[in-house]
Amino acid sequence: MDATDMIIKQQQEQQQQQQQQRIPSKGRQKIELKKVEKQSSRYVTFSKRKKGMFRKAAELSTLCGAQVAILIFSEHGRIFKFGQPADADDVLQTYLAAETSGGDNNINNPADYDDRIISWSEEKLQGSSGVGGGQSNVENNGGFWWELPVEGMDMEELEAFVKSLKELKKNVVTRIELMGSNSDGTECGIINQFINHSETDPTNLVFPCF
Amino acid sequence: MDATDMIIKQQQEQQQQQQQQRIPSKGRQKIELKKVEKQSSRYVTFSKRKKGMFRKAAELSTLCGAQVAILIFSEHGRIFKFGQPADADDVLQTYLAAETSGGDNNINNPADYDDRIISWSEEKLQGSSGVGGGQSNVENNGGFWWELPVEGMDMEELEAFVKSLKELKKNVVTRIELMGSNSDGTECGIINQFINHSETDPTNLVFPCF
DNA sequence: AACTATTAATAACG
DNA sequence: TCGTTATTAATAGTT
Repeated sequence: MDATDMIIKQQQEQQQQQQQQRIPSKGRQKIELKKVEKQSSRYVTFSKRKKGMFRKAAELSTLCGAQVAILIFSEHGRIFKFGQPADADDVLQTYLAAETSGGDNNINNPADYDDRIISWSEEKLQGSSGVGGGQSNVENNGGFWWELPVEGMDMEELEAFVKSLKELKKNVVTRIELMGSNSDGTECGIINQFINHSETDPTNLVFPCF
Repeated sequence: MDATDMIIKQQQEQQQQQQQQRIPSKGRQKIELKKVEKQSSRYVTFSKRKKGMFRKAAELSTLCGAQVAILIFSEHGRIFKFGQPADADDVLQTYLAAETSGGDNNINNPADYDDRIISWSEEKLQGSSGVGGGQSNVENNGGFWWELPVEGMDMEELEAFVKSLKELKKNVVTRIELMGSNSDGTECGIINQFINHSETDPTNLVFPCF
């Protein structure tokens, strides 16, 4: 058997596999996003996906250095929980402590937080998953961790915040200067504008280029 | 040209495509299950996977009639939560009620995880400039987000940072303006912790006014 | 924020 | 519940 024969044989084998014989499994099928009707199937799905979620949570924690806690109530009220790197209860405690320390957590002005609050609900996810295949779904998540929302700050907090920004600006400038003269100075110029403003009194802030 | 020639020709074309033509993307690559080194990549990964997890949670709830609550602390201590069908807090309350009534599990049992929690906190507090003033709920584990260092940033990251500061200033101004027209003193500081993480790619940042 | 090549997850079966 | 496989779904790297 020479090389050409080998090639022909491969082609034939591929065609055989594709066209006839074996259908050992229908493989994964697309499913509707609604409650699985068949009870036994629903249980299997629950078990598999719960396991998958916990794996995802562990990966998120490992890859990104985050703490994750998951609580799941099965349809019959059975509780499953997962936590990493700490136990779910510990993460929960941390959360409760943080929430309690802030005191009042009522949202009196939902309109202000619509696009930014991270308490996700069913509606939010549906919106971002995009029914209908449109690209009209605008990404409404904005900001890195350092983008502190200020909607909830009172004047006292704002003053402390602005003061801290001044220190932060020093660090930014120092860092940029240390990086050398490889840039054309455009970025630094803007940064300098930023630095030269925003003095003590927040009410007198001037943002020339913002 | 006979059949054999056709086959050989196809083989050659395939090889040419593989060798010469530029594939526009390397596509998904397998990654190690360890903390993503590059900060910017880590943020992107965090954002993408967090979104994915919330989607998975929503699907599990819908498909299996379960209640799910997820709490995520980012590496900088920001809290993200998800709940379905109820709000995460409601699910948590249900859980806490079950725990206290059942008495099986003790939520106050951090002994096994003390070390890990502490080291995690220490990591977060590294490089804190100690600038903060005030005791608001914006504080997380003894540190303020804006005190985080910029020493480790390259120009790309600094650009993203400055961009974020720009947005931040917008928020400050908006907030101050709102305070001038609203005398209601009921503030909601805890909301500060509930703002979404950015999904912006620093490499695509544009500075229109810089 | 899109895109796409890949990897990862999983629905259907046995 | 576990193993297998065909598919779908998620996403890492790039632009």
